[in-house]
This record gives sequence, structure tokens and C-alpha cells, in this order.
Amino acid sequence: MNLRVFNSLSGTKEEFVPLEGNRVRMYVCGVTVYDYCHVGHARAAVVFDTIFRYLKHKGFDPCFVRNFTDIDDKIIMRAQESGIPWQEVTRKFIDAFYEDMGQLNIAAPTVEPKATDHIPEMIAMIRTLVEKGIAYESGGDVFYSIQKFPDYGRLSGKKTDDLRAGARVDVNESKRDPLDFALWKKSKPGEPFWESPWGPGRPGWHIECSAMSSRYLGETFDIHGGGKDLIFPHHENEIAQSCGCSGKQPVRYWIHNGFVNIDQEKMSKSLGNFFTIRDIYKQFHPESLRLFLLSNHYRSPIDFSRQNLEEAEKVLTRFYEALGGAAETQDPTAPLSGLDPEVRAHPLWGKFAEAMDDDFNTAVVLAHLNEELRALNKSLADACSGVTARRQAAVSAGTLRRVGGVIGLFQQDPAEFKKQIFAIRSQTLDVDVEKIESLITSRNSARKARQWADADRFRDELIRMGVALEDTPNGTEWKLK
RNA sequence: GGCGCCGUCGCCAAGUGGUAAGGCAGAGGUCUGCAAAACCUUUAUCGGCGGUUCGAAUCCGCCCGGCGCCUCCA
Repeated sequence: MNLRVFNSLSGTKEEFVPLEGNRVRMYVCGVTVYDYCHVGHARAAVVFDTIFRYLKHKGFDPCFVRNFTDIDDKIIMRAQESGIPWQEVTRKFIDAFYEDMGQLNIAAPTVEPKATDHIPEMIAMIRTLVEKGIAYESGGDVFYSIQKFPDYGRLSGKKTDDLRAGARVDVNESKRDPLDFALWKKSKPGEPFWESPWGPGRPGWHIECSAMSSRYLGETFDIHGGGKDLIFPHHENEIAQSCGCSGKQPVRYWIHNGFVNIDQEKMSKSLGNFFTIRDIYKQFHPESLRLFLLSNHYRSPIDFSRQNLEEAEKVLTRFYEALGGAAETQDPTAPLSGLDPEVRAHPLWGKFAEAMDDDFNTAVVLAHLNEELRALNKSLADACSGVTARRQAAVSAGTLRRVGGVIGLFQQDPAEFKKQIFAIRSQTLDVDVEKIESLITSRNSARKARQWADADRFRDELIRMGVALEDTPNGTEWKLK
């Protein structure tokens, strides 16, 4: 079956065919490293990580480039405010990025270039644009002349006249047209700078992506991704720059993810309604966040709320408990071997591929995973009665883990997951394990003596402490609610 | 003002022409001393009005409600 993706350029789903055989060249705008990542960054990271993983699974050979913007106004401002050299600001937040994203199980891209490592490429590109008469120098700045690019506005569906009419654009005397954008910015005293044919300065924001994408992926590549908010002006400008240099359309499929909303409003720095990923991790398991983000289609807005995250964590816990149960049913006296062929032939794979091939519909994938989870629990319930059910459970669990693995889910040891959840809950609940266990012991003594009223009293006390009990054939288990 | 998106069960969320996936919550049941967990059963005609069509949640028009981009932003 063929993969179909929604291309922002055409506004429709198109069959995905790479430019060259199995090779997929993919570029995604990364983050500007001047602060901790918020949930919006997490969404973009998870979306394109999932796409990257699926392309590999599908047999493509993706080369995935994701950049760091490590020089820009906000970084300079942050450095000045805090009195820390800008290089240290970026280093700190790049480290934080890896820490936060690592917990979200984001796989490493093929290349992770930094803007500041590619200044010569950017200068070369700007020089070409100036030589072609598409860009012009003005008092140490260099601007791209929008008039020289008739296709300007095609990606975002904007007309240049409308843009001028809207005119929220900076009034800048040195620009010939208010819509012209900076390729090179003259540095002010005390600001970081690089030498250039137009004097000391630094690159504009948009040129870095054009320079790095063409450097690593060529003049035309397959996929370019990023958040919807980058469509205009960032990606529009990128097209203008790249096409201006090479004369070719740089990107074949544009893929944009939707926003994360809080109370129906876009989460953003300027609105101040954002949550950093590390704040979330204090109360929720990172994988719960990943599952939550995958439970909506990547192009739809997703409403971030405590309730929605709690729900995601509940679902994830259900999966891990069943997965853990399947591991326990693997009785060492009856080793289950040769499961691989059965796992590989499992019908879940077909449903998974069908959903993913339809523009990466992870929400539908989750529905299929849930159905298989039910089947697994059913087998688990029967597992004590025979080898067949036990084997079924093992196949089910194995498939669930492998399919989930393609979208970055269910890769932890269930016991470890349980411990992590406990660790997170105990931070907010203030638990006293000794007291809990002594109450459980008391309850079980009462139960043995068939003193149900006493037993229930102990249990009620535990419930008040946030402890949920579960009497199993192997004894009483407990967890934090 | 220009361009665009969204409105599906109490809540979250798929579905873009053939009579509504999945999850959470709820109800009933099985199991259990009772619970919990798990399993089974059960809950919608798709914002409103009109149109196109044999047939629309899905296409068109209008209206109502919400949001986004046009400035840095994933």
C-alpha cells in the first residue's frame, strides 16, 4: 500500500513518492535555543519523530535533518539580560533540549546542524542572491527583494498586495518594499558578528534553513516539516531564497503540524500560557505526554489539559499492566519460543500500516492498539487455563510492543514503568510505604479471620491515602491512584 | 480588513458521498467475602437552516459559535 501525505503546498493528500528510489530527504525546523522547550515543541518533535520512524519501518532510507537555531535576537537578548555569553545560553538550552526530548523517546535525526556552523554557506547563498539581483545591500543589511520572486505567497496562500494592506510589517527605511526580509543583519556594537562582504553582521533567521537544507539534502529534497506557525513567513521566505539561488523548487512535500492549545487558545510564549516539558514531567510520565500527542491527528489542534493528560496516562498504564501480565504468564517450565513468525504475521500490522499510510493517522492507530489490548487481556484471563491462551497472550503482547515501537510507544520494561509512575506520584502524594504495607498486612489478617468489617476499614483508610488495592492470586498488590 | 481552519455521544477523538473507529466517564452483568483489575453488554445521525444527489457528518450556500495566520513563535 502506498503512503499518502497531506502537502501544504497543494492543500491535498498526495501519494508520496521520493525523488530518488528509497531515499527520503527530510528537513524539519528545530528550535531556537534561548529557553526550555514547551509542549508545542514537544508536539512538533513527536510528530516528525513518528514520521521519521514510520518511513524507516516502511522500508525507506530517510536522511533526516533537524537544525538548531543558535543565533538570533532572542538569544542575544537572553544573553544580555542574564550576563551570560550567548554561546553558553545556547549550549545550556541545547543540553536541556536533549534531556527533555530524550525522555519523550525522540530518536536522533541523521544530522543536527547548528546555524552558527554554517555561516559561510549562508554568506555564499546571500552573495549569489545579490549577484542575481534578487537581493540588495542597504547600509550593511542585506534584504531579499520580494518583487523578484513572482511565486511569493504560494505556500501560505497570501497575495503580496493583501500583505502590504495588512501592513503590520516593520517600517524600515532601508527596505525597498516593506515585505522584503533580512538575509543579513548588520551587527550593533556589542553584538556577536561574523565578517561578510557587507561588513560585520549575522544571518537573518530564514537563510539558515535554506543553507543547511541544501548543504545536506541538495537543491531539491522530499519533505520539509515544521509547525503551522512557520508557514508564513519562515517557510515562504525559505522557498524564495532557495528557489532564487537554484532556480528550482526546493521542497516537494511540505508537512505542517497543528498547534497545542490551552483553553482553545494557541500555546505560545507571547501569550504566556505555555507549559515547559520539564514542568509536565514533574507530574506525568513522559510517555503519557507522547501518547497524548499521538492521540490526535498531527494536523489538528490539540487541547492540552490536566484531564487529557491524566486520561492518556491511564490508557498508557493499562497497556503496561497488560504487557507486564503477559511477561508473567511466560511460565519457565513451558518456554514459549518461535513467536516471531506469529508476531510478524499478526493482523494488527495491516491495520497499523493502513492508518499510517493515510497521512500518518496515529489516532486510528491508537484505536487498533486498544482493540488488541482488549484481546490481550482476554488471553491473559484465560492464560492460567492453558498453553494456547498463554501463547496467544505472548503473541499479542509481542505484537503490541513491536507495533507500538514504530511510533515510539511501549518500549520500557513494564516493571520499570510501574516504578517510574510510582516515583512521580509519590512526589505529589507524600506516601509512607511502611504504613501502607502495615495496613495491608492488618487487612489481610482480618480477611483471613473473615472479619470483613475490619478488613474494609483498613482498606478505606488506604483509599483515603490514595492507595488502590488489588487482591490477586499472588497476593495483594497496591498502587497509587 | 485579507486569507484559512474548526464545531461528531457528558468529556477526549477518528471518519470527507453509501446510513457513525477508539478512549475516558456512566449504567447493567461475570468474577470477588465485598471491592479492585479484567472481560461482556449498553449510550450519538454528526452547530442551525436551505440546496445538490438514488444517497451527505462528509459537496455547495447562508447563518450561529470558536480559533489561527497576516509580527517572533513548533
